[in-house]
Amino acid sequence: MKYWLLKSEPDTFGIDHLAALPDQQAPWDGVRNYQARNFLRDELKAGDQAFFYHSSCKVPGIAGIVDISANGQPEKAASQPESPLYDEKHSEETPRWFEVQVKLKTRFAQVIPLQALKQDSALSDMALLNRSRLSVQPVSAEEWQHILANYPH
DNA sequence: GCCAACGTTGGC
DNA sequence: GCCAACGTTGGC
Repeated sequence: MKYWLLKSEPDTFGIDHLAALPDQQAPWDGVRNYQARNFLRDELKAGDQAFFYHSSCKVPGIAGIVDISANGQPEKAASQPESPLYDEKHSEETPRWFEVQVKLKTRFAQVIPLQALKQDSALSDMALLNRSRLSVQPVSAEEWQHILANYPH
């Protein structure tokens, strides 16, 4: 089982939105970057876990943990003309975009701020701190455990 | 295949 | 709101 980090803008879809859903589960869709798409399509697997990261907001940082509850599938919204995610070059038969299902595991009482992670030499190789604009990215087991063990949440 | 123009991400 | 980083598009 692997660990990941998923970015979302809390004004659009934050951890509180996920928590408010009846089954606290949702498709992780709208990813329109090919490297991130490849992770969704090929690498994220049911049983994996991911940090839910809040970007483009007052305090960017890790807001909680989700379980990946289904492997990558063709993105449904991209097939629906009425959806803002609609892409005419995408179809279920020849998919361009993919989604996984995520289910809320833990909503942190306090966000672990990006600002703190940036100052941690143990995390200097983290993709979050070195790969700008990648909205789906791997987290090593060491990084995952280090963050949970060393930052109040 | 190169590269300039352009658009998006995301921290500050 | 600004701007750095960087991915995408399209002319040539």
